[in-house]
This record gives sequence, structure tokens and C-alpha cells, in this order.
Amino acid sequence: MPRTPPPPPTPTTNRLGQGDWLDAAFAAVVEGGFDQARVLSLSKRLGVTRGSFYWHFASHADLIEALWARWYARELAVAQQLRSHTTDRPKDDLMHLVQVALAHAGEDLQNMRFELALRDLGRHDAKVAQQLAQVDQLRLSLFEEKFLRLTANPKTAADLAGLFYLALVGCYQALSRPNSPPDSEQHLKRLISVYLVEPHQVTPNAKLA
Amino acid sequence: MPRTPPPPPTPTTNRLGQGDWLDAAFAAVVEGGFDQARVLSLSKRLGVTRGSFYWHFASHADLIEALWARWYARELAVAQQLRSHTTDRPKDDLMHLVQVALAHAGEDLQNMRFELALRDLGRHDAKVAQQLAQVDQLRLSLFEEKFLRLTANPKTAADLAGLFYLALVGCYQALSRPNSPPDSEQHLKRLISVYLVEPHQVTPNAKLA
DNA sequence: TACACGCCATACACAAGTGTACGGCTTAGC
DNA sequence: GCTAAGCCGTACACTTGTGTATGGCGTGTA
Repeated sequence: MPRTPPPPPTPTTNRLGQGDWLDAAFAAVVEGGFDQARVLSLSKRLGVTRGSFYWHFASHADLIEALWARWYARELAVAQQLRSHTTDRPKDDLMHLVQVALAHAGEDLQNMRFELALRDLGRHDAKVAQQLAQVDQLRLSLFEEKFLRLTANPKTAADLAGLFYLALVGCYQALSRPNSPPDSEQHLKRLISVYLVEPHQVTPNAKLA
Repeated sequence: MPRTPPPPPTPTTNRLGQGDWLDAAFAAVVEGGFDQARVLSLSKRLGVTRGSFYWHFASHADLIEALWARWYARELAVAQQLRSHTTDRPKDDLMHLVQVALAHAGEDLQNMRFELALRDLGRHDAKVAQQLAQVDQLRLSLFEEKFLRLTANPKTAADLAGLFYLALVGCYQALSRPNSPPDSEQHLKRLISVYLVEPHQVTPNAKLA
């Protein structure tokens, strides 16, 4: 659930800040998972030595923790923004969520791969697992809210939100695979639209009831 | 998609074979991902030194490769077995697939976590990605076959099989999380049954047409 | 019982990774 | 332009991990 504005172009100086290390670590995680976000390899990538790193961070664990803390904060902001984006066309709102979640171009593919790597980390780290569960719960309640405007049936809305999210997570796996066909994103959107959103859309009249 | 018979109880001797190393590596992957399947830690786990390992395997890479080669062979066998398990009740057949895929007890949770770890590996290794794509294709065609007996519409069957698989992959993520509530398995089964299988079930009369 | 082979331990060399201490350059502030 | 703080390079000690060479102990077999 990405869509973050690009950071201020580049600082006037060529010296590094915490953000540069976090960006490099993010890129490393996207490419090779959290086990590839090593201090040594990041130093080579940034063209400096580890002396710089240990100025900005106390340890390697601190870097990893700061990395998914930044992700967590951004996810909260994105969810907040998506929640406020509400029109009088519930179906469009839902498909907008799919659009934002599955946009294949730009940095979104990176965000998908990062989130999958984070889920892998969460399967072995209790603290990460807890934050992931919080984000999942936040998204689920958001989806449920949107579906409720579609079906007007709390039980069905909760069910569909769950299935909707399961499908999205599955799409993450499918889309972040190397050599995934470029039309698969449209295909997945159509699947969700036809089988999860359309069948449960009520008429405008019924919505007034 | 597990359900593999337990191996012959225990060899008479207490010396190790390739299978013991593979089993230990499997357990390590389940617990901490492929990066935790190190020769040194496996040696400690098995109570021997690395001298034993390098007798049975040429290198660490060989162990990893043998590990997902064994997984691949088993998946082919399981898919073959599931394909032959066909009754005259397509809905029951589909839910049997769900049952086999999501059974939460015993060694199936381990298989789920192993497969997720393997998908993580496949995101960074081309050869693993290719074998995973093969297994995905095999499963998809199996699901499609079952759904075709339910809907008798090739297009709808292909769509539902895709969505069905997406939901299963999402369930893998949800169920293999630590502290996942024990009733979530039943909940997920119900979701799939109510929204993906039941709505498209044709009447026995229509099936004869 | 002697012997050969299978399995494992030991020891060594090497690479990669982390963390710390300290010294030097560079930039900003006065 | 001087100074102090911020930032980075260097060097050291330590840990973990891989791979190889070689020797020893066991078990089955002739």
C-alpha cells in the first residue's frame, strides 16, 4: 500500500544521513531479503566504510528495526489517507484500493517485495509479527468499511473483506515473482472485480434503505 | 500440499545419512528460513561435526538444492494423487483440496512455512523461481479441472481456479503466522466454500447436460 | 581375525561480518 | 580564519561460516 512522495531531491552535501542508509537497506531487502541488508555490503553500495554506519546507527539490529519502523509509520499514513478517500460509488472505492495495492509500475513493486520480505521476518520475529498483525487489522477494518457501503450486511462485509485481503496477499506473491507477465496485474484486478466486488453490489435504491 | 507418510521409524545405526541432514535442514528452514540452514548450526543440531556433512554433500549449495529438489518431487507426487482423487461430487472434491492444503495440525504447518520460505528464495533465485512456477501451474490446472466439473464453463473455471489459488496462498501467510487463532483455519475454509465454491455449483441435472 | 570401506573428528586456511577505539578531514558557526 | 562538532577512514579483535586434507574409529565381510 505505497504511494509515497519522493524525498527532497538531494542534500547539497554528499555526506550521508540516516535516510541514505535506510534507503540503501530498503533496496537491499527488496533485492535479496533482510539477510542481504548487511552493514558491509551496504557500505560498498554507498561507497563509504562502516565507520560512517556506526556513526548513524548503534548496531545492525538498530538499522533493521528503524527500517520496519519507517515502513510501519508509512503504512499507518497510507491507511489514514485511503480511509478518507471515499466517494458515493463504493465499487469504485474498492477498486481504487486494488489499484493502489497492486500498481505494478514505479516503486510499488519494490514495496510489495519489501512487505513480503517483512512477512518472512515476522514469521521468525515476534515484534515484527505483532506490528504486521496491527497493519493487517487496520487494512481489514478499512476493507470492511468499504464493503459495508456495498452490501449493507455486516457479516457479508467482514467475510468479503477477509477474502479480498487474502486475494491481495496472494497477488503480492504472484506479481513480485521474476518474469511475471506484464498483463497479470490487469488479470488479477479483473478477477477481484468480477468475483468479489460486482456480485455483491447493491442497487442505489437498496443502498438508501 | 503435504501428507507424506512418515519415513521408516529409525535406522538401526545411529550414524547419519543424507536424509538426516535433509530433515535437519528442513526443520531449520521452517524455523528460521533458508539463511538459518547453515552447515555449522545443523552440525550442532545433529550432534556431529561438519566432517560428517562434507561426506554426504559436496557443498552447502548442494544441500539447499537437494532440499528443494526433494520438495519438488513430493509436490509432483501429491498433485498426481490429488488428481486421481475424484468423486461425483465436485464440491466435495474442491473442499477436499482445501482440507489437504490447509490442515493445520501435524507436519502440515511445517510444510506451509517451508513453502513460504521457498517462495522467498524463489524471488531471488531464478532456478527456484522456475520450479515454483511449474508447481503453481500444475496446481492451477488441477484446480481448474475440478472447477470445470462444477461450473461446466471453461472461462469461469479458469477464473475461479486462479482466485482459489490466490486465496490459498493468502491463507498460507495467515496460518503460518505465530499466534494465529486456532479457529482461523475453519474460518478460512468457510470463506472459500461460501464465496468461491457454493455460488457456482450447478445442479446435478445441469451437470448431465 | 584381519582388512577394507564407510562415516566422522580434527586441524588448518580463508572469507565475510560485527563492533570498538581512535585519528583525521570537512563543514558550519562565531 | 579559528574552532568545535559532525562525519568518515583505519586498524584491531572477535565471531561465524565455508571448504579441504588427513587421520581415526567403527562395522561388515572374507
